[in-house]
Amino acid sequence: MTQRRPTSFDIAALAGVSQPTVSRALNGSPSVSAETRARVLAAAEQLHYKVDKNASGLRKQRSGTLALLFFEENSTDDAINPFYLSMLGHMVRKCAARGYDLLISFQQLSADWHVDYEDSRKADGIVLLGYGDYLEYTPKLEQLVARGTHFVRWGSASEMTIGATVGSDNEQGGFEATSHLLDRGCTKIAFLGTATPAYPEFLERWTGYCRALRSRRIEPDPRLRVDAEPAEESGRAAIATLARRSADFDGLFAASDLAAIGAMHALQSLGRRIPEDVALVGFDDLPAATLASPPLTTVKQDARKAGEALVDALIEAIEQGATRSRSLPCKLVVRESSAA
Amino acid sequence: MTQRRPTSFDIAALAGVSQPTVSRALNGSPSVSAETRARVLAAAEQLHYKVDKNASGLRKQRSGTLALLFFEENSTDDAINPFYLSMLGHMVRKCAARGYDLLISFQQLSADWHVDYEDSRKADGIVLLGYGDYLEYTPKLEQLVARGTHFVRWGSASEMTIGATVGSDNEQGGFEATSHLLDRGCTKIAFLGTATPAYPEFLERWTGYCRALRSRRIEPDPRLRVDAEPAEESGRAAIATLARRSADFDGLFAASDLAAIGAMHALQSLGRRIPEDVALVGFDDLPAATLASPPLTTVKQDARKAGEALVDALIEAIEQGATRSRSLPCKLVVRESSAA
DNA sequence: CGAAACTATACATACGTATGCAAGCTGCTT
DNA sequence: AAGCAGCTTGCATACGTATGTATAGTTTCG
Repeated sequence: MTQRRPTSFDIAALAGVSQPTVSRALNGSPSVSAETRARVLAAAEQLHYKVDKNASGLRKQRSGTLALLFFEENSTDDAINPFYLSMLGHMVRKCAARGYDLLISFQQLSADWHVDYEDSRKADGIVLLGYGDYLEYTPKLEQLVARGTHFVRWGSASEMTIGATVGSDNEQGGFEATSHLLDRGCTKIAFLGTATPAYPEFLERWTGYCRALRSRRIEPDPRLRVDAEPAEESGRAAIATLARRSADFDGLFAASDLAAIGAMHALQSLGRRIPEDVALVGFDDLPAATLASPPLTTVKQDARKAGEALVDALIEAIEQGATRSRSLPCKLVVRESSAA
Repeated sequence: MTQRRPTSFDIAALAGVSQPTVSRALNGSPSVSAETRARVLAAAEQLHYKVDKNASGLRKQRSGTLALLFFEENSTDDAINPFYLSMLGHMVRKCAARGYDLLISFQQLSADWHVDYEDSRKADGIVLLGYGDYLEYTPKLEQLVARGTHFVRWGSASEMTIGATVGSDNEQGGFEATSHLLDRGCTKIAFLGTATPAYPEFLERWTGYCRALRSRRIEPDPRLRVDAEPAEESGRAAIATLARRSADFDGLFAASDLAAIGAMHALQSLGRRIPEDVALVGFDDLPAATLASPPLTTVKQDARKAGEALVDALIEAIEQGATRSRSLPCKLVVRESSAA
């Protein structure tokens, strides 16, 4: 029935050459004549031959595989960051295009992942996608460096200096969102974000917000800044806080779409029209942003470029021994919540 | 700097035994004395030894890896089915718990994936997550069977008889959603779905809808059934169609949350209140369902059980040589869009 | 007390590939 | 005509593990 898998010896016999020649032919060695190569390829095709990945990896001392590690602060089963998930598809495609496989794993903070992937030759390098405060991982990252493991991290380059980083230019995103509201005529723009180290990107978005205001000679008003987690209720609560402060505003930039949507709901139940009374901009471009009513203007991180850059950076680290950090531009997506 | 990785020979030398004894000790062979095993484990620990996956796989002729294959009908870069994505996390955890790694890949329909994974010993088996009409894949599935490749498919068991299948009980989900609306007092319930083979689940949900109505002695009214793709605009369009038909309804069950949300928006702009005038139930429990205003009642497929069942079924196929199909219950999640 | 039965370990080997090195062949130079 | 360079191929081997078989040491029983 299911006969034995063909090996390079079978191909060699069929093509009338030796096994090493088969290997060379398949790997494009220049020392194989075109005619021989053609014969080998034909034989391989005929027998449905595929190189055994284990044997090849053993001999070459590499796995041809990258590992993707999601970190989980708590073991919340649901809700992986949707942006990470949309990167996933692009990472997979990029890996395939560059001849690597992609292994995927989740890790608790406590687990000893740093002694696992490259040590067992499961993977030649690691892409780290973490939640919250990367600083907590510092000791483990240092161990990775010490063991010579190749890795690349998603996040802010400024945040940490260990290893290479790929991240969005959050400051620029915040700048553009705020500038857009200013262009639209808003003068009193509230900011919903948080200052905790759990969301370091939020701080950068705030910085961009401030720069945009100051470039128009407006000084940021502390009464218009409210802390808000990326959650719908948090956005609602922030509007309540602003109301309690009797703060007046005609525009609102939230550092997350979830908070923006919560704010939208809260404002609407207070009878304020969007965008006529308050123009709204979020951040992330979640699927829910399009589905909001009115659809939410937001800042989109480029998931395609992000995923591809992570993979490229990691492969560069593996094959060249070193790589550099990369920062990616964000893009403003204008929808009705801020229509003129 | 980065010295050579330790091998089982290094452990053997340190523990004062031979290499085969190390292998046996680590694999729990009963023919190793407890004292020797302890010495070996200590040595392995001390040198941070990890079994080389390539060498082990080569010797054992298995990879200890499962492959997850997403199918793409077109090469739409974005928007992987969010339900699949939430299964992903659970599959990863289940794999880890059962000692397997998970490889991930996307495939175009045209690609020769069926000669890839198990052939190159990248993976011992394949989980197939497809879009649309599985029937298109039939020839390839037959090839998989012919080559003795282990695989499990997500979808409806009734839909096809090749290979083992894991899927939600869509009929039961449709039944519960409709029964809920009936319990609430609705008597004229519209159905938004589609009859194309591209969404075979929709047909099963429709069947459940009909069964629920008939169990209350109500005959389904064809004028209340509208085709709708899982998309916001499609839901809006469906409401327009119902209006054109002057069809009267006090409840609506959409076979997808996206259509339900579109319907909600369309109804609201017609001035119909939800749930007072029309009670709404969707299907999928997307994140956007919670964020809708009012939050959407929906039928949730159990992503955890789904992911775990797929992995369990596949490992069973690999280790036992055969497996069975499984059907998983859906769960109604009641929110305000259908509140009494 | 000697042989059998068992336990615990070592020896030898195979998995399939990739690569350094040697060797054969062709054709050209002196 | 002999030697040499260049091109192509074969030979030998190593990667690190797991397992069948043999052996040394220990116990048991007639």
